[in-house]
Amino acid sequence: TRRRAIAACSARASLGHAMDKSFDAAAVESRVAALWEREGAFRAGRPERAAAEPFCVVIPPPNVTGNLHMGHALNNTLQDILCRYHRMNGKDVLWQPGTDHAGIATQMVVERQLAERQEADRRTLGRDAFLARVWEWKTESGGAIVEQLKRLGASCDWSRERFTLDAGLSRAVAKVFVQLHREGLIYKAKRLVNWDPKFQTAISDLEVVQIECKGSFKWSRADEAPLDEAALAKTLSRNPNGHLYYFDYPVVDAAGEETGECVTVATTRPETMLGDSAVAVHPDDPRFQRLIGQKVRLPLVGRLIAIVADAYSDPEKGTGAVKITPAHDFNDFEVGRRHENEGARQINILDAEARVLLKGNLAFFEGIEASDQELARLIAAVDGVDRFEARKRIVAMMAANGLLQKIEPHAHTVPHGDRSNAVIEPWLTDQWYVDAKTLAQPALAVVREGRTLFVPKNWEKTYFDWLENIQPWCVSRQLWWGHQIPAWYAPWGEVYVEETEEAAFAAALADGVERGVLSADEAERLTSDPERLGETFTRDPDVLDTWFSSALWPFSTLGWPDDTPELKRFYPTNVLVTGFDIIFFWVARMMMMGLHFRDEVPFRDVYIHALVRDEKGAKMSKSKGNVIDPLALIDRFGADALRFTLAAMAAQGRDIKLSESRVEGYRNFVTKLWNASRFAEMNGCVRVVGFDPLTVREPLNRWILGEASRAIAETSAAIESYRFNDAANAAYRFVWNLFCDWCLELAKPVLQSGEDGPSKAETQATIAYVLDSVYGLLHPFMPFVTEELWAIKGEAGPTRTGALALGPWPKADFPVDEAAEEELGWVVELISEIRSVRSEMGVPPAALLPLTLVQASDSMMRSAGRWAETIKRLARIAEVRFADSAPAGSLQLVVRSAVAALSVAGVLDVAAEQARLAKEIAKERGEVAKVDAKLANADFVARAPEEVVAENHERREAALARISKMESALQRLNEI
RNA sequence: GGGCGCUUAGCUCAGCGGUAGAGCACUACCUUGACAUGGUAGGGGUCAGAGGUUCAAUCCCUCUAGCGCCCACCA
Repeated sequence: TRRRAIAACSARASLGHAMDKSFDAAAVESRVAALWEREGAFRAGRPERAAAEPFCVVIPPPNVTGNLHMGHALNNTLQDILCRYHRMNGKDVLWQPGTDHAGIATQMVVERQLAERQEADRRTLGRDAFLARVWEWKTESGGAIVEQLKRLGASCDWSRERFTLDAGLSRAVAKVFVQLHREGLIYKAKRLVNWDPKFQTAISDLEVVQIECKGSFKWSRADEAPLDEAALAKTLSRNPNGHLYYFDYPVVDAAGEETGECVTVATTRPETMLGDSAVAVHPDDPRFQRLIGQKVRLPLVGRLIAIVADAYSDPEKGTGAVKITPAHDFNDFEVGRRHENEGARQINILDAEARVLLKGNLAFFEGIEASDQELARLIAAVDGVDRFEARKRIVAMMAANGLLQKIEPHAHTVPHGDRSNAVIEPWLTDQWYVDAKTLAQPALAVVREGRTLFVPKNWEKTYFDWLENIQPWCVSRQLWWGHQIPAWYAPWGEVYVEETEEAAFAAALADGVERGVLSADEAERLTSDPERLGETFTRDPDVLDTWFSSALWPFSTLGWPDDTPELKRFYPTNVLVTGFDIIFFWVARMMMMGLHFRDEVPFRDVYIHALVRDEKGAKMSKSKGNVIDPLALIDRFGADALRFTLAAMAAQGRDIKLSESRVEGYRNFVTKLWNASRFAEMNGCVRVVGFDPLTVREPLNRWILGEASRAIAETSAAIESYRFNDAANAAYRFVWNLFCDWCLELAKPVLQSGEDGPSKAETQATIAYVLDSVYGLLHPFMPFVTEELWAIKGEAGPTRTGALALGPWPKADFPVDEAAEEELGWVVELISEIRSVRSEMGVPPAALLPLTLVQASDSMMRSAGRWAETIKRLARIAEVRFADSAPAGSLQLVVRSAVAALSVAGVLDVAAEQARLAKEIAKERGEVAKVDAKLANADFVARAPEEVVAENHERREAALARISKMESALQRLNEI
């Protein structure tokens, strides 16, 4: 297609019109993408860059089955700007792409699919069949996100794409797990975990979100009105959380007889009372001093439990006496441990599906003194029922026994699974943990030492706070989609953690023989019988937290554990670009793993960008329905426009509230660039072999080359310090407000009506040269349109090889020419002033007025001579004259302390002109007064820097000069 | 409860010690040979409020008010 396009272009070129009249983003995007692919432009390790400095970024891997959302668009645009910039600067760039298997998220999608299609669920299917289905789904939808990233223009080395469940990465995961286990940094333990009853898996602290709950039901025994169970049930079914229930626990004496006194406890989770094994009061709380050491009878269950003294109990909260349920509450777990010998045991009341379990759990009934009848009622009410249903029934039974004191609405936060949105149950289980505290120490140190820098810096604090208080990381998940934990259990209770099954079996057999639980013969027989081996030693069914493999990403994608050339060349990577929401999930863990396994930071810089929010500032999410689809914006405005918008809005430290009008505005910028290029083409601005900007003579050309250099330097500096918005704006301002608005306009007389000759040729060559610089300058932000223009312009003039994506980055080496700046500054100001006053005085655009420069200096006369044509055209002037005084009845302007008089055809509106001058004079006087006030201040003159004082003097003089010129103009006006 | 951040033009946002800026929107004019997805000119801000530091504060400090986010918290 491109060859055809070129052929078409060439054909049109001979007619004088190579470029299409308008820019067709969709067509250009696919054409340019194909060009990059054909050239292998993004491949790392191109032979000609073998000696070049490496530059590496690893992509935050999107979910393999995901779709591009605005966060991805921002994240990858910023990475791409960095990669393209460095690639254009000649570096050997590796932007390492890949995708994440996203354990819970992906498994959830497939399970939901099965349910929607009314197919057998995962348990019915079985592990292998289910996993086959997930892989099927991965194959089906897995390419989408990559294609979407390509549409955005992401210049990843796609030939090196990785997936977290690839063989190579899986090998890395296994090796890391085994090594950490050998080092004692991974271990298995039975403790409370956050259990997600919906997905029926443990999750880590980070995957728990706190959600505010507040109920509305209110009842008190003191009111003497019976509890309205129907109303309670109705409230609870709508919002099961958000109430505080006050229960009376009867105190018993040493003989087990009720004393008639009660201890009242308050709880938000009544059903957990079945597992209570103590009541705690504060050791210093005078209200409960005499009760410490005594016992209460746990209602309904009948068990006697101790009143213990523990500082955990807060006299301010609830009743000051708190029920202790060690198996179902993180705080109670600790209290229970401290009072184990007082009977505060862990009594599990829930099964994995969060149903209350009674039968078979004898712990409930130890020391029972309740009547059989009462027990039977309890069992009938709550045995095997859902926790929230059990809650209602227990409350009802307590009320029936007269032990419910009151129910109050109570606002509090309740932990929910971030994916499932189910209320989390703390549950006592065996899980695998990473000793994060140990791994965190080097990760803290390197940031403190500045070996890795956060940008903006304030995120360091967040990072430090979390790592300093880090808890063991629960890495096992009761899921199937993921890296299965490389641990095998032997019948004799030992666990063997090895990288492969073969190694595990060998280790187990050898150990079994050594332990004497296996005879050498038996071991021999097992070795030769794979089937029996597999039955003898069973593998841990759990998989690892998705973030476990993500933590290895910066080195696993480079080939680790093999010692590959890429690993040597590109690790540590230069910069990680990511959102603050995954500093804990990902950044911190990559630091821990990178340092532990490579003994070097995974990245030098961490650039933390904002979140893209909707117009109200809310996080975009599918459930809220407030997502803006980046692909839809690309379809409407083009990828370049979207990218430029995101870059221009990516100021550090603030979230982006994306507005569509902004994208539209930058789409217009793309159009502007396109049309400027067409203008150049129509006016013979063709690249010239061996053009050397340093030899240019024309002031206009010297001026624009100087401005271009300035803009390039500014943009480069901004990109290198991650100020993407400054970079985008500097480029934007130069291209539109200087190059298009002034340079091209000022060049028109020369190009369109000027005689052929060296000065016209120089201007044409300069414009072509500056345009090439502009394409380069904008390329990191707008790669498609610039690559296309680069190619089109390459068709004319000397042959140019290679894609713009490979450089060069434009040079910023043209020295600023002050004389040229002065001259052009005067021209621009003169034209602007004339336009302004014409508009203000209502002079019709069609009227061409004579302009008189009053008492012009020699240099001004020379400038005016050079620019007469331009001034006539742009300021609608009939003729430029020189005189010693302003003609009668003219509008007088003060431009750079010289008077320019505009002879108004017909009658000058004297009153309007008087008013205008008076207003200008007043404005200048205000300025003078302000400056005078400053200069009159001795402290200011004494303490302000010299240049500031001097500047104020200059400002004062200039204003006074303008005032005197305008006053004499006013004077003349009055004489008419 | 601990922490971070925000409050600047009608809207969305830059700026952050020394004459207030952009995009969009708005007003008037311009179908001029690159571009109406455009051009020219213009209106619109006591930079949340109150103190303080400074020769000088939108910018630094303190407090107040409002908004947002993160972490902790199931009596």
